[in-house]
Amino acid sequence: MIDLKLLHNDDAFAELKRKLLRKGVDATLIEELRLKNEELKVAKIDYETLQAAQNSMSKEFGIYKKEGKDVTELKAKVDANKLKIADAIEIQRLKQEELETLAMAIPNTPDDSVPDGEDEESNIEIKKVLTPPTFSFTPKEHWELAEQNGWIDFERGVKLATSRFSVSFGMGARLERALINFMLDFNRSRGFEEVSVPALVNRAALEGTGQLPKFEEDLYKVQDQELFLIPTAEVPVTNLYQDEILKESDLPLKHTAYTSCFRKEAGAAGRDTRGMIRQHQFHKVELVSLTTPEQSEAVFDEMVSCASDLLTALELPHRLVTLCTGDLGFGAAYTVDLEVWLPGQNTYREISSVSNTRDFQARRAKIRYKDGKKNTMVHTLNGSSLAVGRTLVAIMENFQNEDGSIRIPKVLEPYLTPHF
RNA sequence: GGAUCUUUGGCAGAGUUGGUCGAAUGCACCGGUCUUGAAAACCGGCGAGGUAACCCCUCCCAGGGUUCGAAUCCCUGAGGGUCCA
Repeated sequence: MIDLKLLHNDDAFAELKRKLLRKGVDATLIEELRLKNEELKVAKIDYETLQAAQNSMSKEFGIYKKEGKDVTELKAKVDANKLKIADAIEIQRLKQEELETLAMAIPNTPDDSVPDGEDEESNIEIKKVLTPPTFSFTPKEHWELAEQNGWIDFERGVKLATSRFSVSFGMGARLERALINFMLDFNRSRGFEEVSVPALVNRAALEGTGQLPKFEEDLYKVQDQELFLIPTAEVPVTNLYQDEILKESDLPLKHTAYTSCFRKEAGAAGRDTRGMIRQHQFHKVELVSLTTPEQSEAVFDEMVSCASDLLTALELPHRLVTLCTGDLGFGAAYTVDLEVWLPGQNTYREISSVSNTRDFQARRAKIRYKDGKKNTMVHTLNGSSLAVGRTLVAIMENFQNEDGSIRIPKVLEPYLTPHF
């Protein structure tokens, strides 16, 4: 959530408005937010004044009783006040709800360094790492290679669930597992502590990281309970610290987690229908950090390097791009995407996305730290270490031979050597 | 699944005839005295959120109720313990 304190001051508000407009937020919405915030403030003062009177009268009541004085007059006064309080509470509740509904639907303000733009066309390449391989033959797309090698069975995934599900067999499955282990070990060597978290979370967790209330149609929800399948490990890992006040000495907290992720891909009908680029269920190793505001830039860079170095270790050519305002996620202040080279598609495709949400999620999830005497919102950052499925795709396409066989990146060899 | 007990500040732990209780006490923590320094001892401070801040409001698992007034009584739910299945 954006900082509502910025609404109090004209200059701060103008600045906030400018930033949100860049993100494409409706101007009237921003004005309304300010208005609702004012209304809530008035309602709050109203209620608190009445409540203060009530409290002191109740105390007086106790004293009267003790002294054996007559309380009928006082009781009448208190009763009357009580009715007013009930009204005041109702008004406050309403105003609170209106404000929250508005505020929770407003995205984070983009950093000034983020380029303007509608969509990925306006993203800016930062750098390329490794040179795409050249082939003496026409490289195949991954689904062809996957089926030819018997690594992935798309039909059986559909049989078991629906479209956009697949099954990995044999070396395909082993490679996935090897990748997961390799990534977790790699991240651990960079100071990210491994955690294993639930794949189902409640509404509060999803509100904390910003998937709810706005993007419910993208989430799988279980039927008989208010629980959702996680779309990314970012949700459970960040919310580990929901409603906590951390010690400054504990920061930065750096975690890595492997989970399955589940997405309805509601807005992606017709896109990437073949292959395993866009699946309803996929494996991902995630990085999540909680930092002080001063640390967050540096930790962000660490996370980007971590993901990029991982790709380099896997000998996968890739590039880094800065997302433009239009491509930026709901909670992100700025984001760097890592795109891996796919020879079969002759293009770079997203394989990781690292974002700094600054205090946007922290404010929603109430994650603070003791900054001396004061409580300050932490900064939260998240990034895919790598999406496992897409990494497998990248390996298949980049490491393919003319006969369709696939070489294995060196770093994975120890992870594929049977120990017994 | 049934019965019963329990849920308090960073931790431990008082507070259940409802009333100056946001809450004793101990530990931890912070500041000071003492000491070459540290420890011990002693003195003082010390829950959280809202507010720029005070007064003030809110918070004793969560939600609801009774009452002028609830940590304290009632109901529901969740977590934990014990006993039965």
